[in-house]
Amino acid sequence: MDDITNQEQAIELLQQLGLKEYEAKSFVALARRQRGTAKDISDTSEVPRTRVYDAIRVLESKGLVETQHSNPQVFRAVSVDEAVNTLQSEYVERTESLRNTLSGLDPIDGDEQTETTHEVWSISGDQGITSRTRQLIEGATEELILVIGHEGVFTDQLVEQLQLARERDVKVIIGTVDDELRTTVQDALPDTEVFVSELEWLSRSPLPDDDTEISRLLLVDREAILVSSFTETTADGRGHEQGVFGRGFDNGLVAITRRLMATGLPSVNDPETERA
Amino acid sequence: MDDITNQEQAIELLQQLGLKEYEAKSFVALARRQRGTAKDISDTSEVPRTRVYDAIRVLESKGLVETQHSNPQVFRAVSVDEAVNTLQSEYVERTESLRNTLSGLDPIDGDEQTETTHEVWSISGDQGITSRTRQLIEGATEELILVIGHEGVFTDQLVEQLQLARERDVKVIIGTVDDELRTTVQDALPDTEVFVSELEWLSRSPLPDDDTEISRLLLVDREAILVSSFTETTADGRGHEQGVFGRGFDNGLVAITRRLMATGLPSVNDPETERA
DNA sequence: ATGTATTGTGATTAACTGAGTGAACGACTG
DNA sequence: CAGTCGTTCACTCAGTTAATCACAATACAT
Repeated sequence: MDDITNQEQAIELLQQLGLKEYEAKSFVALARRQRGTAKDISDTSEVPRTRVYDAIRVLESKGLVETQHSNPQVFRAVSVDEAVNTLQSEYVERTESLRNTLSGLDPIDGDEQTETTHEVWSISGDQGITSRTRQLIEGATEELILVIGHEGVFTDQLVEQLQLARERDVKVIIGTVDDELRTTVQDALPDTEVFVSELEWLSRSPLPDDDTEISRLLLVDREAILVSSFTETTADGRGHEQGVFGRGFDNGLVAITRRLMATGLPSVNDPETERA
Repeated sequence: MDDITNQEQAIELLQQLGLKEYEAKSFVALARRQRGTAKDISDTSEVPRTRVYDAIRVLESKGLVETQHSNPQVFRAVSVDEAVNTLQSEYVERTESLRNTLSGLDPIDGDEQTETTHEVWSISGDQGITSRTRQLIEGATEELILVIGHEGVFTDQLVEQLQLARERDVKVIIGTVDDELRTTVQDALPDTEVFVSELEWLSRSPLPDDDTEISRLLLVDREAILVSSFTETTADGRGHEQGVFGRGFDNGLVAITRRLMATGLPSVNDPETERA
């Protein structure tokens, strides 16, 4: 019974969703016993009895708890589904109204120098990088070279996006760093060319004491590039992903990567390519 | 151009979604001008220039902003749709994983006194009351008496739920406090009996200086009741709704309400009713 | 080359929020 | 009537965030 972990996770999630520590703990305690008094809740959570009341009041106003005004008061948690739906709809509501207000902002136009070339943008966090990756894949029209250096990035969603690209007649080439991952990818995308890169530096850093590994490397139509690396942050459990992304055939980063890919990947080498 | 309000609303929403004040302000400023330096952002928001950098870093890790590491650094906001989708999927993810962890909690069983009678639960907040209302309507099998005392509660969703109840052969009776509202309701639900209550206390409080009005009054199968009231909180813009809800034919609250309804509503008076 | 304005980082302080604790008061029990 | 329990309220302490300043690094103009 690893329910200790489970419970802590629920508390953590509730806090991420905007509840205070006491509120989250009280709710979880109450959800486990369906109904209970302030004392009951205080016993099964680590919330001081005197503060349970405040916490419950907040939970009640959010529609997660109901109160029986007897003496002693008895509290009751709504069903899990009801609670989750309530929270979820609250957030969907907020994001939708955010969408409206944001698109309703009137723009301030500064100097309109649309100097897209030579730009290199940096992004960080799995969220943003995944999003940018998707966008690039969706925008591909001819060729798509993707090197996966970290199994974590090979998600179902990614597979789906790649398949859509293939259906748009985009040539999809996928590289991996080891044979195990290659097999996984090949299984998921049978019709796609998948290989293990010969490039040493992709899988192993030439520097000692470097716990950063290449995570993704994406070249779209030979004119847009995204590279990301993954660092195991020793302290907390999960690491941090950061990357750069550039666009434009003349872009320095794009040019370099194009060359690197050409040397390391088998089928990228067709003569027509090297028009630089 | 009431964009001042619009902008403030966007900032407010972003903060509710977990961003800090500086982060929200920076993002909105950046979203308005598509790209800009720290100075630009500081000028169009009220964020001290020296703090823009921290804010942007956080935004970047959330996938809302990209950075060009030139000198001076240039920041760029992702598109509105992309930003909103990122935020939304983040929360949907969290709620779904919350659903799992919550339903995976092992219950603690206390004293199993399922003494449902005589219980009166109190709930507060539009969220919870609406949810409980829906649940009660869905559970109705024979009769459903609903008095609407505040136009705000008469939503499209409510109409839908009531129609579903009708299709289950539940007798639906709806009361209102004024004739204007009656017409609105009757239009939305043509096949349903809608009337204006004769009960004076429903629409006007007998006490002076009482800015609380009845909001909803729901009697389900004559054995479950929900009453809610609405108070204009003078300070902030919107008011607060609070209510009580009870179940069981013997329940005091239910019994009283049953009597009250019988005296105030025309068609609730069939002899078979008064079996108490 | 030199002075000046601008950019980015870090340190510091003030204001605020939330966690944690205890006093006080009323309700109920024996 | 005393003692226990339930509830609210007021308060302290710690951590976080907002806000300002000082300083180093860089670009820019003369």
